[in-house]
Amino acid sequence: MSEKKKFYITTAIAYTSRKPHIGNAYDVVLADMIARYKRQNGFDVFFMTGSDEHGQKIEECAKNEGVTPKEYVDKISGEIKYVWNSLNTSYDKFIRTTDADHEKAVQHIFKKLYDKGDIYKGAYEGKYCVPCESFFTASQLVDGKCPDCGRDVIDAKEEAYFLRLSKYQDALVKYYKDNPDFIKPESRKNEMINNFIKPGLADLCVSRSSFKWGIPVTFDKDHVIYVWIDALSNYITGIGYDTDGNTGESYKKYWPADLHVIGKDIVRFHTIYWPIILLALGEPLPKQVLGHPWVLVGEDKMSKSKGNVIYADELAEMFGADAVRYYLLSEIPFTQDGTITYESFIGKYNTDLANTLGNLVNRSIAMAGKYFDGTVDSLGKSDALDNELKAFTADAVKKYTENMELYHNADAVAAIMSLAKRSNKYIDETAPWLLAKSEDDKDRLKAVLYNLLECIRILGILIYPAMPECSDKIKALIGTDEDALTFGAVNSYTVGEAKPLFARIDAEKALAEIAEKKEVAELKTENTVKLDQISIDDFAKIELRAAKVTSCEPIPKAKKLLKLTLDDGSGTPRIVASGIAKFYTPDELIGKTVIVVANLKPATLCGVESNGMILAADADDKIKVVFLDGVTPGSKIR
RNA sequence: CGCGGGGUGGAGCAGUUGGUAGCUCGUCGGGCUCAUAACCCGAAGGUCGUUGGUUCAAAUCCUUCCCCCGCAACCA
Repeated sequence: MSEKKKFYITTAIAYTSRKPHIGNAYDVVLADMIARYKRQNGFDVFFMTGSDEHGQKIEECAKNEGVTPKEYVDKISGEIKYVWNSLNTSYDKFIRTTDADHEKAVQHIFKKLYDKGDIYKGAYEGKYCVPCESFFTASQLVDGKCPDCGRDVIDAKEEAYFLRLSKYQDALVKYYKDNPDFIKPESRKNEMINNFIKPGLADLCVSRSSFKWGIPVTFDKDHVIYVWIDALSNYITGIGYDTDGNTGESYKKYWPADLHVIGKDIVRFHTIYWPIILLALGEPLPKQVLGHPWVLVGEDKMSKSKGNVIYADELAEMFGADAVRYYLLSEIPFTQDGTITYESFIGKYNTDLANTLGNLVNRSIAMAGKYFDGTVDSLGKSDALDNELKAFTADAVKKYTENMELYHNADAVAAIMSLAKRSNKYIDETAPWLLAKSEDDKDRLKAVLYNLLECIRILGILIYPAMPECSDKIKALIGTDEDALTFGAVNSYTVGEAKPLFARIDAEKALAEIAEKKEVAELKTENTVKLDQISIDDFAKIELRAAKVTSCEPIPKAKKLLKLTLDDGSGTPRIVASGIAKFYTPDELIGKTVIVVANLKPATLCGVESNGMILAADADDKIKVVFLDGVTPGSKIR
């Protein structure tokens, strides 16, 4: 046996702030399909996924629930694993960034880069305004003074550690050039080059001292290692990377990664920061990064506040893991965002899985049972119709393979479905039920059923990476696990009893059931996100005033901001920038009376100094400003 | 003029060496009965965002403008 070629594939590690939704799960399902495909084709695959468990946000989440950060991430990490498992994903390792060996390895990496001089202790390029307690970059300053209060600023520094990205910029660009397929799809590469590399990479801040929940910097107790080095390193620490050269066998075997499967939102981290960390460590770079699009619900991004979140494990519970996998793998385009709704999910399930594929298998098996007691042999003969079917099958296999090699999963799945459709057509062309009426046609009938079983066998093989359970069921039904993709590889079939692979879903009933479930869940979770209680004194610290909008204009270069001039009764006009440009035109606002937070620290947004903020409601996906009627500007609100 | 992607029959998408516009779903009509009210066939439906141009010929190349999305910069 010759040495197998290795294939190391990873997903992004999921952040443990909350339970992952189906969009997060897409990452893992996509990677799983590729991993299974590679295994099927003789590769020695290592497939890793995991959870990213540090950071300020988790500290906060834990605090809100009154548990320790560790307890919190233990819970969520368990949920992530549960969801991944419910989708039948075949990962070889689930790494957690709180794993002791990972933490230790990250500390070593940080130290090594520091010793090498690629990480240095620096400070926010800060101008500090003492009264305002704020840092500003030089570009934020107005006439060299604090943009908030106009007073002098000092050069105070908040110390932090930085990674010298600039040092490796040229090497990175060269890598892009030498490896044109490094970033897929192509458009994402252009984004990276134009937005980040061309303007020049600024050194990256890789430590934090503002929170504690992270991996401590060993040689500086005030700092924890920030997400970049902590989370990205999982790809090497998870397979035994060691800074001292005592790397484990699996690191030697599997690194560099063949493919990082990630969402398009984190392409930058994986194609700029991560390669540079590796360059600095002197390790080889991953071969390819696949930045897949998002799964949207209808038009919207999934979010808890919108209440439109769909969870993969819940779908899998109702309709099976294969069905969820199938939807994700067939319906999400390669470059643009795809959508899911319960309706589209059920529709796809019924037409593709129940009607086209499931029914094909069922009717074929049923006929084999009915006409030949389940035993069908090859007669070695074929006529024109048969040859057409064989040619189509070979072509479908080819298309499937070509697309799988490009990770065009949806097109690959479409090729499988086209074969199922063609097979259904073949049944109509040959009309076995007519052949069955005459003893003379017995052989022809047998040949037809044999051809169908061969198609089904091949379908079962092709569908394995996408729907492993379905594949196993098909193999069991036709009684063979012969995996050659050529017609005629099996001589004789003895099939089992026909059983539907995918029962049709009664859409109305299922949707009603889902709606009911959702209502219950909403009642439970409503208002769970509560802030800590505050005292009346705390509230009194907020100065709210009625103010009339005297003028309003868009801010050039700002898509979301409107510049409002307010009469707050003080006599001096108050300028406020507000992120409502998408929801209001200036004309709609002029003359209206709004509520302004009058003692909010000023800030400069897109060059406009904003003094306070306007109260508005987050209503669904819109923002609605709170308007007052018949209130004199300047009136205090409480 | 920050960068990039996209605007194709009701919906979702294919369609770059320019040469009769395709696929899936949906709709309508027909066929069949082995099968999960499934399957098969046919039809209707598109000025391929807009303007001008190159060409014998453009969805496909160049140009004007409009709209949508993503990235980046500010959603006080």
